[in-house]
Amino acid sequence: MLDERKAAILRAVVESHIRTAQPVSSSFVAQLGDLGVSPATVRNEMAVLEQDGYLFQPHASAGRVPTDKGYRFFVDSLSGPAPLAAAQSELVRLFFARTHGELERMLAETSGLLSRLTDYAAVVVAPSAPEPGRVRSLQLVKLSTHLVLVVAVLANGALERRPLELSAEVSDAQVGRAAVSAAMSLVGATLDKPGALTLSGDLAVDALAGAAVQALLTPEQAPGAGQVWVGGAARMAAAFEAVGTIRTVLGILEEQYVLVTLLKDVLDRGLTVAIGAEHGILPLADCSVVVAPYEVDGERAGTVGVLGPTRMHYDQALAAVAVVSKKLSRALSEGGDGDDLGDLEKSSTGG
Amino acid sequence: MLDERKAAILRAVVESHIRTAQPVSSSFVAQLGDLGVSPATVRNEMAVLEQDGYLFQPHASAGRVPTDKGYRFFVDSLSGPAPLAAAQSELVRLFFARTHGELERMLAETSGLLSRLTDYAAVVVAPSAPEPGRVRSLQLVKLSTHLVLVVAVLANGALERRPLELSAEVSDAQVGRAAVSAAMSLVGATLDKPGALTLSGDLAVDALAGAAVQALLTPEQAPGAGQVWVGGAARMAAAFEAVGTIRTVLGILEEQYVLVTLLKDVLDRGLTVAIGAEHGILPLADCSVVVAPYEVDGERAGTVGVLGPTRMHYDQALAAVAVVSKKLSRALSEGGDGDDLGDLEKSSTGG
DNA sequence: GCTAGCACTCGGTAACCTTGAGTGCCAGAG
DNA sequence: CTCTGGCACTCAAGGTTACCGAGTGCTAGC
Repeated sequence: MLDERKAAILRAVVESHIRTAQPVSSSFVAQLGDLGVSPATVRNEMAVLEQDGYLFQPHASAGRVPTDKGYRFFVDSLSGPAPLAAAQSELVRLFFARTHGELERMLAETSGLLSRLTDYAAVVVAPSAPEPGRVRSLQLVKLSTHLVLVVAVLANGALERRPLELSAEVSDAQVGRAAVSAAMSLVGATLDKPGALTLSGDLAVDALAGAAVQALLTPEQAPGAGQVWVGGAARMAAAFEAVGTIRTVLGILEEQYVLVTLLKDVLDRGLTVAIGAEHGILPLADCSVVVAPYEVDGERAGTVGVLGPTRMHYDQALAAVAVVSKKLSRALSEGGDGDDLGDLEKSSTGG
Repeated sequence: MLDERKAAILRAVVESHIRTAQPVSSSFVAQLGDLGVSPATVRNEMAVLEQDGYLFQPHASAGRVPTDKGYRFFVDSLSGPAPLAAAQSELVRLFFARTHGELERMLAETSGLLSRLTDYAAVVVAPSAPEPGRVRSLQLVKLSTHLVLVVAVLANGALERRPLELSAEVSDAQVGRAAVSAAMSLVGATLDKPGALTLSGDLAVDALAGAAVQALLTPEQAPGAGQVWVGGAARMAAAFEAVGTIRTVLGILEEQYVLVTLLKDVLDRGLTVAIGAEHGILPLADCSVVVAPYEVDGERAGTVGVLGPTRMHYDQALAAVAVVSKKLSRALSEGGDGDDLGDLEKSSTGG
């Protein structure tokens, strides 16, 4: 579709524009020396590239700027994510060695890490369902006469908690027995497949135990809401010039629902990178998104992503997102956190 | 110090500048009609106010703009926070009726609420120490051979969790006995005054129990760090024009440590409002901060605050911060959440 | 002590010009 | 047929000038 010289010119334009944010002139490309042709020849090729929709000229006497289509070609032709710099690998390694358990804090801090790695804004979406890990321990705590708290510890150390409002008063002893009963039903089982409840005969106890089990089975979040952590909004602001753009992007970054949908959409369409208007969120037409799912015990659970300007460093962003999602998957899965980042570094030397 | 007419003029200038962000002219103030004097007179007064440091003239042919000192006078002379609009009171009421337990989420969402109330950025600082509420329940969960999780439920429904790395392997039975022992020491007591540990004779058990108690007594966060939630950074961006300002402020909003120190400093100096350079954080010289502490069981625990431009709506911000901190105090204290906002609305009709 | 009047200041805007980067195209060379 | 040097053309950016008008400070008079 694009002969080798056109492709090389397009790549040069994209790379230069990513670095400088300026339109790229024919003479600049020619002087790179990779082609050995004169600016005039580059100009002719550029004219064709513009007709084909890969480049675009802000005004008659300006250089060329890549279009979304141009970026798309560039990204598709990347040989793979760039390798992380040694210092960055170290950062990731340390981070996951230090951050233990406690799902929420881990995800929140992951967004910070990813943002620091890429220098763009990072988005982390929590697992949509309470991860159906095995239940290690279950407890009922009576807070007041009509309020009981269900606390479960899952195999990966995550906590699940549900408040239960009771219509009738229960005694401490009843709460205790219900706790035993609910624990027998759930401990060892996964949250999606509870064991049967052994009835005690005391209606209040059985009702409470049932309610506790039921509460744990119910996902905490409103469906589709999912929790989102955004890290490094300030870094995002540094990537844009226009105050209007900063405001809109900042606004979107606070709209959890939009963010979740955005990342989910991109993933569902099988993409890793959505460039400019590709993701369909108009106010974000100047932004690209790089996403990767992470898994918990082999099942796709949540998403990490990076949001930056269309002219982002795709190779680096791809690498960072890949590494973080992989490490996160391990940290959240039952095995705990493997600390072998080595294979990732090796497998990605292509870029 | 300021005769009544000067004060009125100063107030008029401040109020107008808060609304319009423009320098205020003498004729504008005169035409308000509150004074019944001509622009020339206002001009003379303004000249004095400028000499005294309350006003400042961006350039010779411009109107006057309040200085930090001018704002300070204005804030000090406020009769009190403005009453919340009915719709806003309703918002607050609903919010606290809906948001139950779960400290972290509650604080995070509170920052969103406060930001929506004020249209500025809101900051919520978590209780610096794990609030020394009474311990309702304590549990040890063995996650793997060398990892035990301590989970405590406090009287207000908050969860505390600490991972314990063990040097030696322990059996399930030992964990169980240690749990009982630690629970006896802590349940009923407050986290700052544990009961004595009853020794069992089994060294491993006693060590584990002791470690569990100790871990709970140790505040989770690095000292001074405290957790921070920032809500509505986008709203903050809307309040400023210059892209540079937006970037710096955004940057600061992500520096948890600076934020915590800032709010703490302001509170420690007995202030509710810090205007412009008063708080001493140079990059935030264009910003003011309105803060209020919230309490847990009568003890000052954390801080809520609003960060906006120097020309913020102080009366509204004061009102919002006051109401939110009061409601938050109640929601976090043992009694649970009172839903009587009425007294607050009444007591603040002065503004 | 207040006010009307007036000269003065100075930021903002528009009109205009110049500059130079970059293009498109053409004619000629390889 | 492809590439290149040359040249005319375009147009954003920056600088200059002029003008306008909002707003002030000052002074003289009520």
